[in-house]
Amino acid sequence: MAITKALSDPNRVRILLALQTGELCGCQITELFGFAPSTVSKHLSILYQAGLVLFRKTDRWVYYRLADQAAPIAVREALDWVHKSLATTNETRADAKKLKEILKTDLAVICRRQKCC
Amino acid sequence: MAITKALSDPNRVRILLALQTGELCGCQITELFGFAPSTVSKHLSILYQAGLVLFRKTDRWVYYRLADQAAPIAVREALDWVHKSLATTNETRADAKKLKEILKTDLAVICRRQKCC
DNA sequence: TTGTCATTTCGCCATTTGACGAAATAACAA
DNA sequence: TTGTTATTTCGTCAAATGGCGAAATGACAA
Repeated sequence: MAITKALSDPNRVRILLALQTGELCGCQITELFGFAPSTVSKHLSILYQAGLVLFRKTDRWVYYRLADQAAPIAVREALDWVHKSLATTNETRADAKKLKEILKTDLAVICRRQKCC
Repeated sequence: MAITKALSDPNRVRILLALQTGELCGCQITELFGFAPSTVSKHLSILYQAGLVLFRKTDRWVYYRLADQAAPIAVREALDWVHKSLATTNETRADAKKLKEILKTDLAVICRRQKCC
């Protein structure tokens, strides 16, 4: 099962929860979790192959978002489950808080920041 | 997440689907999937720790069943998701057919059969 | 107590997974 | 074209996972 495999990693679930705020570009997700870009890319690829997220490419950025009503029912209900069961945990709240700060900052600045470590 | 970890293995999901028929003892599950008893025991332990299954001990046997309405909502909805999304796959149907045969046979015979391989 | 038997625990091994960095890719800017 | 930059792909590695068999456990039978 692609869906259950995708959900089995806590960091991928964190990504789904972060995307409940709205679509995010790759570098914002990378900034949020502090992983290497290649790691985040791999996670997003797994989520995409499970049908849980969609993306659009604009300029240099790739924006990811949760799958919508056009997705299969198994996908929609899995996302509902994640939302209902996990949206109120402490970790989710901490991620949401950090994400809020990130969204205040200009996208280009975020991306550039990742080189300097 | 104990629940998503538990659901991430296809064979554990198969066990949950088999338990939709009703409670089953360990040796029936072992017979159904053809794994070593120790393997099945491990899977059931993981499902139990995630809260997805319950058990009762009677005589020499341990009977497992799906968690009921008293379980947390995250558990109940995860089980609903498994049921709605996966109950109609070919593999699930094949397992159900084999399980029907196993249920026709006396429990003691099933258990003894597992020694002779 | 002693034996039987379903189940569980433990140790081992092969495979999978998730992390990283380096290199490749793709799209815009000059 | 050439350079810049966000993302992806690939190779590597440590840790986790899922399988098995052997031994331990626990409950009933004799």
